[in-house]
Amino acid sequence: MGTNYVTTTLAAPRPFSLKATVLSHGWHECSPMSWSEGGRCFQLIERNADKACRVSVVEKSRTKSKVTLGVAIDGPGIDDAFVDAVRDRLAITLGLDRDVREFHAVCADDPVLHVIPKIGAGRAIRSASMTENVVKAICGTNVNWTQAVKMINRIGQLGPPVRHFVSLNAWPTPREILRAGERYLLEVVRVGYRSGSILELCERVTSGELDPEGWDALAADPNVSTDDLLATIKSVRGIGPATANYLVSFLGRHDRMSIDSATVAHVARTHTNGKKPSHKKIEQIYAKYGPWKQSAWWYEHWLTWETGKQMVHEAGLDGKPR
DNA sequence: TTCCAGGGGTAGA
DNA sequence: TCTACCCATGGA
Repeated sequence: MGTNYVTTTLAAPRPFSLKATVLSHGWHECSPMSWSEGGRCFQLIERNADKACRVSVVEKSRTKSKVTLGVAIDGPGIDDAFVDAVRDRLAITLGLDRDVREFHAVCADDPVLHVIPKIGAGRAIRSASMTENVVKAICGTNVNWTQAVKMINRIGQLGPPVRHFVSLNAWPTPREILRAGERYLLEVVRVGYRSGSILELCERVTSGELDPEGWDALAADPNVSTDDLLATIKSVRGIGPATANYLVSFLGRHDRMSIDSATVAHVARTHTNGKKPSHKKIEQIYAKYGPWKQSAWWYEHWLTWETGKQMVHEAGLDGKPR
């Protein structure tokens, strides 16, 4: 049967900041995730069979070695197995399963990035489901980010809703997206030419021909090269080199730069005196970060965002050289 | 109106 | 391998 409300905890190795992790990039603006700045609370909707449950996460306490996260699960039919599944998925979502000590060591010697470990940043938020990440990534190609968020959130409406809430839904399964069909994607979600890519992905996943949920296990195998992972990811129609490099970083491989218009703009602003850099030039600038190139450029960029600046300010690190 | 965004696919060289 | 062109959409 299960109960309707359960609390549990999750340990995050320090340095760790829930806010820096959740706001590490735009995923937190997208269904089924949200961030409440006032409550410093991360919320996401998880699926328990065909029902939706609300999961709320806050920082509960800190010791020298870890941050304890308080997790509240709210919804019908919660049993021990579901609580375990939520905890496992949350660990992936918040990157708690990643060892970022080497990246933090790289940051420590950097004139700009040295603040990253000090404010507990460096872990990127993602969905635990790679299929979900791929659908969102397709929506993010060749549109401005606010438009991508709108598309993603309209797809998010296809999943089962939380009781008593009209707009809180668990992320839909590929089968549910297929059931909604092309007309829905075109006329309601307004994904334009991306509809074919999204439907083809859902069909491949549903038929078992493609298994994005198995990519994490593949990436955990050191014998599987990043090139092999990228070849699999790029077999998805609508995923090209920039997006594939972005997605492979979700799998813990940060040695390939995802170069898009935001990268070019950032590098022009911060490294090349406003002159538009070539991809080759960008690669040269970040080559020194080796296996952490993607993280390095991203967090350099992130520090120019309001969130990054605010967190540096809150930590009292403004303008402080290392 | 025109441009272009957190690009990618395709044809032709 | 490189380049030019096309692709829906909607904010600026």
